[in-house]
Amino acid sequence: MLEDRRLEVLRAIVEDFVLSNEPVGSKALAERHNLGVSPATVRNDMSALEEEGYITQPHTSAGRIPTDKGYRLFVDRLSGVKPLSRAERRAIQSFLEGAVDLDDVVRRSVRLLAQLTRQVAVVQYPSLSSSSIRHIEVVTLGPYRLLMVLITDTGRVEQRIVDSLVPVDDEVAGELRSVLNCALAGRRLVDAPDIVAALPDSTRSELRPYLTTVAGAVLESLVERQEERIAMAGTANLTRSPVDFADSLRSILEALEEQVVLMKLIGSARETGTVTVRIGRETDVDALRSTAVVATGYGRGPFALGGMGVLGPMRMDYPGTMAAVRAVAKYVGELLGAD
Amino acid sequence: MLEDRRLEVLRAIVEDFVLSNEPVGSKALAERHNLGVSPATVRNDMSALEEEGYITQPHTSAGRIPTDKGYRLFVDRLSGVKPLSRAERRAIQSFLEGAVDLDDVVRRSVRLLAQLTRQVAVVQYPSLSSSSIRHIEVVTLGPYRLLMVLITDTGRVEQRIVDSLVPVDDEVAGELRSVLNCALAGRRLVDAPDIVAALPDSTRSELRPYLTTVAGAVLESLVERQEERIAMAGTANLTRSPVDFADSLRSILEALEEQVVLMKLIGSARETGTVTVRIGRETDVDALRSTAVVATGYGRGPFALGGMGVLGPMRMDYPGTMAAVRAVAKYVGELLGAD
DNA sequence: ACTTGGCACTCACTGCGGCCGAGTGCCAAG
DNA sequence: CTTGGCACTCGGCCGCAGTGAGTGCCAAGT
Repeated sequence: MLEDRRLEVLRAIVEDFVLSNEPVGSKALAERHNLGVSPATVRNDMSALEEEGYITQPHTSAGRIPTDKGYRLFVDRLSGVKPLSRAERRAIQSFLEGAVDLDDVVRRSVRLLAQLTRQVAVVQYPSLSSSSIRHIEVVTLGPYRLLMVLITDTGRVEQRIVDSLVPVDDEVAGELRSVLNCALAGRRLVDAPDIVAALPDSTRSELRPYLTTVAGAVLESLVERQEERIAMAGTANLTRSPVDFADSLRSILEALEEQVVLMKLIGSARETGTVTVRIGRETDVDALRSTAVVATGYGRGPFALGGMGVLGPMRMDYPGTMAAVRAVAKYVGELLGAD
Repeated sequence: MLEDRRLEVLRAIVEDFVLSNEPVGSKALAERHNLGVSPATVRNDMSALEEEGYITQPHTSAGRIPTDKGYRLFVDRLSGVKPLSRAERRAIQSFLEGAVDLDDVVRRSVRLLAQLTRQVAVVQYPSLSSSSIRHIEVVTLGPYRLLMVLITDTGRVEQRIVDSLVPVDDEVAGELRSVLNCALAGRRLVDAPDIVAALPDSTRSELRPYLTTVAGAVLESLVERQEERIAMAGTANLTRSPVDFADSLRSILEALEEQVVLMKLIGSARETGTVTVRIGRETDVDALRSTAVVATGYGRGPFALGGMGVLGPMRMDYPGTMAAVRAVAKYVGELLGAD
C-alpha cells in the first residue's frame, strides 16, 4: 500500500519528466496526477525514492528527475506496452506492403520506425547464418576468377569474387555449381562450411581442390560477414531532445557510425517477441550513457533473422516506443517469413 | 593594383574567418597579413567590398564575414588547390588498397574522405548506366520465378527476382542465359534494353516472350535503379562548426537522409577531373543554405562512374577540401577503372 | 587621388547585485 | 502516517554600467 504509492509517484515523475523535460516538483505532481494525497506526503515519498537511488535532483532545491535505475524500474514494473492506434497499425502495414525486395523492406522498416518513434532507428539485415540456402551460382569471370552468388530463402543475395590459383573453365564451374547445389540447397547456411568440408570424399577427386579451397573459403567468409549490414534512419531526431549539445551529440553520432557498436546494441537483443530495453550505462558504451536503446529480434520461430530497434534519450516514451518496435518487428518478421 | 589589394583583403578575410569563425576586423587583418597598409585603408577596402556584396557584418560595429558571393569569388579566383602532404597521399593509397570488393572500396573511400576533410562525406556507388556488362546469370527459383544476376565490369553485382506468367524450366533459363550473354557481354548497360528489344527477330521464337517481357523489364528497372545507392560518413563532423544549433542541424540531417537531395548534390557534379563547389543557396536546397558542397566525379574517361564529395559549413578550408576530394576521386577512379 | 592618423560613436558581451519563486526539509499537530 | 505551516536554498531572470573591438567619417599628408 505504502510501497504501492511510492511506485505510483515514481511513475508520475517519469511520465511528467518525459513530457516536460523539466525536473518535477511535489506540488505539480500532486495536482496533475490525482494521487489523493498532499504535496507534503509526496515529498516524503520522493525523499525515500531518492534515498533508494531511483530519482535525483539536478541541484539542491529543484525538482527531481529519474535516474537510470528509476527508468529501469519504470520499464520493468510500471509501464505496460501502450497499444498502437488503429491508424498506426494500418500505416505500418500499408507502408511495408509496398516493398519490392529485401533491400526495400529493410529501408522502409527503418524509416517507418524512425517516424513512428521520432527517434533514431536501426535495422539489421536478416542474418545469413539463420537462413537456408536456396541456390548457389558459380560463374567464371576469367581464367583465374570465379564469382559465387548465393541466394537465401529470405531473398537475400550475396556474392563474392574469388581468385583461384588453378585455372577454371566453364565446365568445372558448372560441375561445381551442381555439386554445391545438390549438397547445400535447403540446408542452413551456418552448417554449409561443415557440409562442404565433408563432401570431397563422395565426389570426383579433381574437383576437390576447388571445393575445399574456393567454395569452403567463400562460404566461410560469407558466414562471417553475415551481420555486417545495417540500415539507419532518423538521426535528425537526435536534435529533438536538448541534450547538452555539441559534446554529447557528436559522440553519439560517432558511436552510431561504428558498425561494431550498433551490432552490439541491436544484435544482442535478438529474442523474437521480447523487447529489450537498455538504459544509460547499461548500453556499455560510454558515448551512449545518456541514451536508451529499445530493441528486439524479428523473424519467425525462436531464431531471429536479425534485430531492430531505436535509440533515443533516456527520457523517452517507453511504452509507446516499445509498442512501435514490437509491432514493426512483427510485421517484418511475417513479411520475410512468409516469402 | 587597387583592385588587386581589395581581392587580397577579401582573401585575408576568408582565410581568417575560416580559421577563427569570428568576424574579422580591420586592425587584426592589417597586422596578421602583412598587407603593407594601415587599418584605415583596409577599412576603406572593406567598405567597398561590402558595397559590392562580398562581405557583410553580422551587426553594426562588428567585424566582417564573407557572404555566399564572397566565398564564390574566393573559390573562383583566389584559392589554389592546396597540394596534399606526402603523408596524406600515402594514407589515401594504403587505406584504399586494402579494399576487397566494391562495397569495401566505397565504404573505405567515404570514411577516408570524412576523415581527411573532417566533414560529411558522400560517395555514390558506380552507376550502372556508364558501365558495361560482364556477365548475366539466369537462375530458376521456382516454376514461375527467375533470378537475374548482372555483373558489371566495375565489379558491381545487381540481382533481381522476377515473377513470370509462363512457367520456366532450367532449360529455358539456360538458353536465356546464353542468348543474353552473347548479345550483351561487353556492351554498355545503358544500351542493353535497346539491344534486347532488337533481339527477338534473330532468335528462336519461343524465347521471345521471355526476352521481351522478362529480360527487358529487368534490365530497364536495373538501369532505373542505377544510381540509388550512396554511402555517407562523418555526420558527427557537423557538430564541429557551431552552426546555430538545433534548428539548422536538424534540417541538415534531414536533408542528408533524403536520397534525392544527395543525388542532386553529388550526382550533378560528375565531370571527372573538375571539382565543383556549390556554396550556400547555390545548392538549391533550403535546408543547406548555410553549407557548401564540394564534389567531383570519379572514373576513367569523360563519363564518370559516379560522384563523390563532402558537405560542410560555408566557412570551410576550400583549397584543402578540394584537394582531398580530387585526390580520393582520382585514386578510386584508378582502382575501379583498372580492375 | 589615394593613404593615414585621429576621433567620436555603436553595440555586443560581461560581470554584478538584487529579486523572484519553485521547491525542499523539517516540525508539530491531526 | 498524513498534513499544513514555515524557514531556507538557489538557479534563473532582470537591469545596469563598464569595456573594448570595430566602424565611419574627416581632415591632413604624400
